Amino acid sequence: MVKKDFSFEILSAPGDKRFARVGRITTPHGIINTPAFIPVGTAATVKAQTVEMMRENGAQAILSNAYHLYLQPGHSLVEKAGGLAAFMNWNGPTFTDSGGFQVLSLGSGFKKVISMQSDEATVAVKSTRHAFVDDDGVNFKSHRDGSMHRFTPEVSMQIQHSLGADICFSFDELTSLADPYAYQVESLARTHAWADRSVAEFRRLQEKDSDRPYQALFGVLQGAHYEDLRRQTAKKLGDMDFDGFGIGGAIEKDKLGEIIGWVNEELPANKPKHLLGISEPNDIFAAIEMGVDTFDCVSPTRVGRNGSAYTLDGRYNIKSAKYFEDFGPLDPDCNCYTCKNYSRAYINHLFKAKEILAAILVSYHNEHFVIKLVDDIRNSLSDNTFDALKKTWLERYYR
RNA sequence: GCUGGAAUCGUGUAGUGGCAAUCACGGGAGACUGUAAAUCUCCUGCCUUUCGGCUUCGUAGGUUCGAGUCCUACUUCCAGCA
Repeated sequence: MVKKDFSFEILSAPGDKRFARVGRITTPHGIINTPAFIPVGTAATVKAQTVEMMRENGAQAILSNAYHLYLQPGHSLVEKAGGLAAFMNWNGPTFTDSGGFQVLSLGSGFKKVISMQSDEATVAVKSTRHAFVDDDGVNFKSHRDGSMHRFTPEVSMQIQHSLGADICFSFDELTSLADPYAYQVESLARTHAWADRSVAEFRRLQEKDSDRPYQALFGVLQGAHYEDLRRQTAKKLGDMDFDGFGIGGAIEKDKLGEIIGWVNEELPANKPKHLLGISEPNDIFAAIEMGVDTFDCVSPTRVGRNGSAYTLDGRYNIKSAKYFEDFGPLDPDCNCYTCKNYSRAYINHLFKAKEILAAILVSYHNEHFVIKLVDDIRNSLSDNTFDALKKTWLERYYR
């Protein structure tokens, strides 16, 4: 008998919002107070950060990727080490992504900008794709060594089962905004079939290893920006044996809230909703308002590593020459470790000198910034000041 | 002092008689949303919003229809020998 030590409670919901709520996800490795930002640690590490830094930052969980871990020789060690959380010395709640995103990023989207504006989504770049989809699964050419691998829903579930994260995702096919409606329909049917197979294989493995900590399985919703497809997939997956849901797909920025609204009208309210790969502040506000409980995104570390820092007045490039002699902190309104201890001039120097500490310090600040933003929004939902926070915050940030 | 070599963009270089300015670095600006990302894109002699125009291969001469390239002298630097 599988012991289900996983739960989601809705603690409060402001009366004037249809879907927004404050909640608590309880996993075998700890609690996640929602809404929450979940930093991404693709290869069992948040790039340029230690787990101790992440804990100090306020991170409640970390999301890794089945595809990347599977390609590493160290993959087989994760299970021996006692699971992902123990292996990376995080010991808190973890998520693993299914590898579904790589169907796009290494497939038709290979070396292309995966734009969130439909009119830019057709940007074509000469490339050789590394992922090939068929109805049964996907053939991947490893980005590490070029060797061929095959992912099916069963393979993804087996990997995620062995990694032992608290929350796993069904194997899906992410489409791009450039794909025509007919392809979206075809692809969605495939994602549905894969969802069925993901549940069957995941629950089978769970029964087999019933002494292990419970792993929740979230079903991933596709359907691009089409209301009929989004509602269809929400109804279909909403009736299945999922512990929560991941809202995925290339999503047109302007339609983000609307799309989340459609699926939330169809999905069971008492299960957690995760929005995959989103962390721009306006998207976060829009998504939480429409009932999203958790987010993950690479943006804080990626842009941080590349010299871009979040502040309440917007994002800026610390590598710019105008910060050469600026001894103020990265973000004057921030109390994080980086901002308390290091100057813009120093960080500018570190980037110029190609020193790795630059990436470490800015990644730390950016993770802190986004985690704190979502924490602040959570608090604003509790004391019914969400609308005021949203207005003043976004006005200042995008001014 | 002698012998040999070298001098091209901020730096190092490519260019061996036919529209000078290749590549790298450095410099500037920007991008990044389930991470092929400590990555990528654009600019980097001058003038011009653009179209385009102009200037430049150490210096001064020479040969040639034509010279960064060949010749002479000079300057500076490098190496070897004294």
